[in-house]
Amino acid sequence: MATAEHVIVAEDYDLAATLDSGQAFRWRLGNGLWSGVIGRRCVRLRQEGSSIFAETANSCEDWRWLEEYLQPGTDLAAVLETFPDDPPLHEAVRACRGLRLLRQEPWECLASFILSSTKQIVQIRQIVARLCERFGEPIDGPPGGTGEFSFPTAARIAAASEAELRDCKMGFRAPYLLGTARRVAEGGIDLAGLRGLPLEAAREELMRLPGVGRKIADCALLFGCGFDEAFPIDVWVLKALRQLYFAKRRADKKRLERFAATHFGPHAGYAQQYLFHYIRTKIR
DNA sequence: CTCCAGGCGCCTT
DNA sequence: AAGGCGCATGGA
Repeated sequence: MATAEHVIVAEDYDLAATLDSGQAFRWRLGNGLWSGVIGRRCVRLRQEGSSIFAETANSCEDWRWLEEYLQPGTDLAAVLETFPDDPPLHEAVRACRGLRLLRQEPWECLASFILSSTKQIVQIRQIVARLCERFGEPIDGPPGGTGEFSFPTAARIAAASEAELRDCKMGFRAPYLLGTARRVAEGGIDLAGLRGLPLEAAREELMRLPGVGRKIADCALLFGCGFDEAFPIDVWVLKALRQLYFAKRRADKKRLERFAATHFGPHAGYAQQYLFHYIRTKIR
């Protein structure tokens, strides 16, 4: 089988933290290598200092797809420079310098986060894996592997039954995923076109889809559509904001949404990811 | 066993 | 507008 290797220069980049930070759900660590699927390619990644070594099962000459996904060219120092100068954020960044945002494919990102509600990250990974095995297409994997699959298209999921989706253990999320897949497949929403809209308009579009509320819309916008200012507030970020910024005040979710929209600046999504990682790993 | 997990939609106040 | 609750499933 024709394989291909490539090296990406990535300064100030923590690959492990980035792939394991709950923004993408198809990465596994084994023998020191991160294995995952991007589009129709099976990839293995390993970091040494400021180099990321990549290997695919297919032959490959043009690696722009991987650079697009990993975004190694983002100047992290310049992003952090835009953060507000407050103690909680300094501490969160200090705890995990090099954590990055990925740029994922919008449909896969949206569908994955529809499956994420009230699920732990390990379970989301399991559901996504089952969904890919059952509805994705086989792709070339490493020799001796157990079989790799692409993430299923909206059209393929739209053609499935709710019962078939429930067999992937997604429970009450099945009708949401099915309904949204149908809307996407029939052209009821242009996911790629969202990037050209203002944040609020793009969010409103997404929130018309079944199973997509404010939080999941913001995740799709941040992780899949390149809206750096999107700031998803889940139970963990809610906890971080209350604990670190509103310790002596009571603050409901609406209040915190308004606070986040103005406090964290043009790259608020990065701040959100640092706070998410910090509250999950450091405090418990 | 109970509690809770990167929520949403619907039904009450 | 704001708050409560059910929804499937499985870790902890």
